[in-house]
Amino acid sequence: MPLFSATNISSSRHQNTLDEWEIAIVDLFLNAANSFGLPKSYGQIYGLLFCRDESLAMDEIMELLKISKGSASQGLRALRQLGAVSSVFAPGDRKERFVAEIRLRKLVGGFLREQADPHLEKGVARLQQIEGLLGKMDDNDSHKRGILRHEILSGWHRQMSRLLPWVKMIVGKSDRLPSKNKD
Amino acid sequence: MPLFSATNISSSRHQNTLDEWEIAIVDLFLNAANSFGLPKSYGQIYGLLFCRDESLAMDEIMELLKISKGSASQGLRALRQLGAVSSVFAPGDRKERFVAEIRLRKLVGGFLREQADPHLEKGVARLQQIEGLLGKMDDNDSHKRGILRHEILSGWHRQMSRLLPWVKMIVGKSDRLPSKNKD
DNA sequence: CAGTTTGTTCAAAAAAACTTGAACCTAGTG
DNA sequence: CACTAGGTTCAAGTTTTTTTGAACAAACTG
Repeated sequence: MPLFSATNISSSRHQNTLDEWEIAIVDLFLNAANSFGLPKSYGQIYGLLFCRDESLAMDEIMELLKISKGSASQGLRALRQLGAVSSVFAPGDRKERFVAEIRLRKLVGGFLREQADPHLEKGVARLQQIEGLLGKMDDNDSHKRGILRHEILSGWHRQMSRLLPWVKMIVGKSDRLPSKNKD
Repeated sequence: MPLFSATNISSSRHQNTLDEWEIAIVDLFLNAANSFGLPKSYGQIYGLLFCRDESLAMDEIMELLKISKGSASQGLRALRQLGAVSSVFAPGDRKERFVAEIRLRKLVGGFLREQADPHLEKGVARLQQIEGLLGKMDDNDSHKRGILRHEILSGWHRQMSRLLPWVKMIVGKSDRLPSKNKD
């Protein structure tokens, strides 16, 4: 066995390269972000922070993931907005440092709050707009059809509004197997 | 009031233009498709069919929405795959005709089946891959971290697998206010 | 069969989404 | 107050996704 194996030799305090398993996890989150309709870079950033115990600063993230300043800045902002990362200020350091939120409940909650809730609100407006358009028609065949469709959509909207709280509930149950991390 | 108002005058059996409210609904579904990560044209097609009582053939859809043959063909295939539209064969007509599925339960079910389930399956593979990478490391600090992360992800995976059946259940309850349409 | 009608495929064009990096803030520092 | 480090913005470039339409297949029709 070689004296220095493939494993990282961290002479400095922080790893300056990703382990194989970390690359795999970053990639996993890259794909996940993608299928949630978020930019890939958001997934990479979250994935990296998810892997690490220690907080990372923006320049470290840029370096480790080989992404630009712009992507890092925007990605971190969006992730914080989603509640998926939070910043931590090391005392006596000007840099902002970041850590990943790993409680699934919080992640799902944030995602729903930022993505689903706004859509439901826009939905109300849409339905009102349609109601308005129907209101100014005379009562012909198309009008009847429109009224029915409006009712169906209203029903869907109500169903979806009911669903979300349940999702937040159900995901909350028995979060995190590992005992580490306080609430 | 003019003899022929803004309302459609359908001399032929089928409308050859969309009513205002129909345009609004098509646009609503266009946006919805978008935020579910589906092409806009899929949303338009579904939206149009959703508005109509009568089934439509592909060429009618192309004409009404001003989309190409390719988009219509691919969109209809995908929507059928999702269970969002089904085809209907008018006897003595060579054309395939389409209608929208309007039961929310079915729509959600199809979406989850085609989008969520595959991701969960890929997730299993991912987790195994990570397990493999960790297996061939020696037991250093990074390895411990990796093991912990793998456990967290496994927990998330389990939670998500549990959630889906509930979603299908909950959305099923009290579908469709309007009394029309049989099950 | 030759001629239609209906529908699929796929390479190329168009549109949309994401990333980059240089210019630009802003607050701390000497 | 000039200088620097940390961070944001956004126009331009790149990549990815979607749409188009012409060529192709398949299934009827006379």
